Amino acid sequence: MDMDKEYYKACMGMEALPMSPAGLSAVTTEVAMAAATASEDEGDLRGGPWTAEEDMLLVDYISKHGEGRWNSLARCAGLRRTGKSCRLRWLNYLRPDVRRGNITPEEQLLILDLHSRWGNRWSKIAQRLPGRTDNEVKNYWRTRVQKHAKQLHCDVNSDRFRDVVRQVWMPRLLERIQAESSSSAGAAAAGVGVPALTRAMGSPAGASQYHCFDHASSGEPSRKVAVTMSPDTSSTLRSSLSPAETYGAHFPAWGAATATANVDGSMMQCGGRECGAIGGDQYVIHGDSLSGSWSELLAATDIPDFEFGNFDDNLWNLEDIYC
DNA sequence: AAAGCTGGCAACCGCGCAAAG
DNA sequence: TCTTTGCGCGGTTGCCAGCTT
Repeated sequence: MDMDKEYYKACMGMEALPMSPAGLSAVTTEVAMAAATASEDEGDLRGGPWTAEEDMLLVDYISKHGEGRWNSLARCAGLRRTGKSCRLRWLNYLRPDVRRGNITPEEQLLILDLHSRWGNRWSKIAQRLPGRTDNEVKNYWRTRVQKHAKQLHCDVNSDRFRDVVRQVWMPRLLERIQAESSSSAGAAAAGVGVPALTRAMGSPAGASQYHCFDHASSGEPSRKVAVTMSPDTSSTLRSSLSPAETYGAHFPAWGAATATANVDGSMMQCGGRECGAIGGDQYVIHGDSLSGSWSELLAATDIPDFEFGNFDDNLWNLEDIYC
């Protein structure tokens, strides 16, 4: 195959692509070729955890020749691994821009939101989270989200759990985002992936409406998140917002009012029990419920017949929900 | 201190799709 | 048109560190 011939030439050091991840020592072509020879002699493929040497071989090879054509890459790099294994290791771990651990509240909110619309489309969801891999998003969902569903004695895909997510978890994350940003002014300086929040003028009947435009994805239209505060929203909230502010720093705090947050630009009502409207999701916060305990918050929702279990186990405490 | 348990995460597996031969 | 190959995705497994008993 021609592609293999090209890669063989590349293996022989005839081509070098510009890319050099910092912090990794160079591995010479001679070392790679020697390893390749050894692998041919031994003839079997390795499995299990990757060693530091294998990581260096893979990174060094990709830094010189680029990624893709993983089966050929594995052979030429002298790795006793399948192409699939090399691809997975690179994409999930070695890639320079990969981010691991510390899922932020913003990312959690986005994961919950996108999963409610797309389901287990981990790769698609991960595309909206710069630096995050589908594997990490999937692991987050399985370890964190499903844990909560289990503790609530319901299926993670059930309508009831979705209601909890929309009416309790997501609003709480929004509050967290607002709290963090307000305590560190300027931390949410505009950047790629940071949605801009603008205040819509002419909102009906004294209500304040805010739209959040998510520019995180370059390939898709911006997503709009509209937040409507009813007239009895505290003046503090309204005054804290400027006409054009950033999402993290300026998402309105939730006051003693029923707030309706619409995602993806489609209007929905949760208070009116129209959750799950076509093409969108919605969550409503009743009154000042966010200032209470989780058991109180859940009790304040209109989710019927829900077994919330024992809240003394601290599962749904505030810190747990963010981690 | 040791054994057992649990959660988190890296890695593997199987399937489907698309492109090339 | 059929077969092969490469790739990507979602589901699953197994290891290991930390925690509990």
